[in-house]
Amino acid sequence: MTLANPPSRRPGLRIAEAPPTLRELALERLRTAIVEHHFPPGSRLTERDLCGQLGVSRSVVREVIRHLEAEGLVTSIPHHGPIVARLEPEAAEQIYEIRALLESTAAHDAAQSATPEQLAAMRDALSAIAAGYAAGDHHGVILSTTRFYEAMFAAGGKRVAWEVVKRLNSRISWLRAMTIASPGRATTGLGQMQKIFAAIEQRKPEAAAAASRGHVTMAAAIARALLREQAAGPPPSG
Amino acid sequence: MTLANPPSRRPGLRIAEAPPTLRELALERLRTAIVEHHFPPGSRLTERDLCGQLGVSRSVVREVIRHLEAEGLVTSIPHHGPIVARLEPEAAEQIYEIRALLESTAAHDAAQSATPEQLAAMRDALSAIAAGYAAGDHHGVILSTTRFYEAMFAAGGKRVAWEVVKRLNSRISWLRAMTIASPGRATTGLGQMQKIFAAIEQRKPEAAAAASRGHVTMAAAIARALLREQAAGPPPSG
DNA sequence: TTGACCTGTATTGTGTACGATCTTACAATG
DNA sequence: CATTGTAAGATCGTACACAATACAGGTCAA
Repeated sequence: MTLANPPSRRPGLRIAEAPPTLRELALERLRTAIVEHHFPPGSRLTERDLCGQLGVSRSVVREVIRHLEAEGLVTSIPHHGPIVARLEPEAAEQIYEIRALLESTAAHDAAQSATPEQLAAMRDALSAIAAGYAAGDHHGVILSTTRFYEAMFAAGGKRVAWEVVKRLNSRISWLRAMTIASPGRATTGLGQMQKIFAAIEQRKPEAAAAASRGHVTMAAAIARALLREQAAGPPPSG
Repeated sequence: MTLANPPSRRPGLRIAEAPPTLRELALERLRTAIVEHHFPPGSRLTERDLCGQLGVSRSVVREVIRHLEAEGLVTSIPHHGPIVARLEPEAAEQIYEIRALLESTAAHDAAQSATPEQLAAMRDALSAIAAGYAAGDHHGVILSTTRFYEAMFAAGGKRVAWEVVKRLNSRISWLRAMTIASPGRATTGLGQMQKIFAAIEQRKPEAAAAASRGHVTMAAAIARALLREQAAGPPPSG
């Protein structure tokens, strides 16, 4: 049995599933703001400023900060306050390595147990990625890519691993955005993902795992190059 | 270059490293309380009660709860408050699988690049484990086991992976405790870890990875049996 | 000019009180 | 016995107050 359908949930009966509290809204808002690089790494997150920008009180802001701190997106310096976490190249390298392990395992198992619905979800995501590249909509490409992997992990029954990968990805969101937008990525990257999907669809676990490893390895190489050139000369005008 | 020594941190230079705030103390206290099963899974964590038990105000308690929530140790139900997270057998299964992947990779790389100091640290931890088993000090065994793995991940240069494993382990802390205390574990478990260490010391990456996989696989099997028997008849008296 | 010292301001760390809203339990009613 | 209404208790969110610390800037002496 796969983990795709949550247990005992009759749709359309419950009022709202979860009346989102103010805090959850604020958390999501601030997290996407950080992930989408509205706050550059190292920038300070002054509590009172955030109160104003989010429209909530200090308590809520502080609890949200604690949550993001535990997620690794924010670092708190005592008596100085929270700042957006910086990403060390070394950490990025390791994150890609872990992703390669987890994603290839997920691809392997997805090839063994994907349902037709899950395959359809992956196919949809792939075409959305292609459309996003065609339209130059990089943000859409990122979202669809996430959807593809979410479907793949679900197909492989890897709920926990997906949580881990999601969290790790949020820490390299900026690299992912740059990688996706790098020249030639529209053809090679998409091609690799189609290769993963084809292997899963044809029930070839080993091939799926290998293709997945290849994809992450390539992304890591691009990211490495980006980090190197950033370290070499970050301010081209200054 | 390994990742063992943190970048640009000359020891003994910084004034005080970090004056621990009340919040950090409370966080650590509550986390260990949960991990050591003083609060059973599903039990409610009423804010005001915790205020009394921890000796801090509600603000601190709430922020600590948010942190633990992000760590996955606590689940918050809106308007009902936080409860200690329950561990689903399925999640436990996946956690052991991820551990097998990450630990075997760490063992592999540790065999390639461990320094004499790191080997010594692992050897120390091993003898501490043996001593703990001999003295029937299960808690000590757990701590020393953690130390062994910490040294192994450091030797393999896997800082991020270690963070991931630490966090996953905290969610199965109860299972780990039961596994370590299970009959015969003193000989088989310790023997497997010595096998891992021997392979690392002899610079045999593949053997180290295989031994590591074997160790986790066996632990997972014991945990599975524990969970099954717990699901079958948890209250033998009542 | 350099360095030490002092001071004021900004920000965080922590505690406390209050109203609103939701959940739950219990009592009243048919 | 089932249903409804009410009340207690908890959380959610806000506002305010005060202490502790960090940082910037100025003053003053060597």
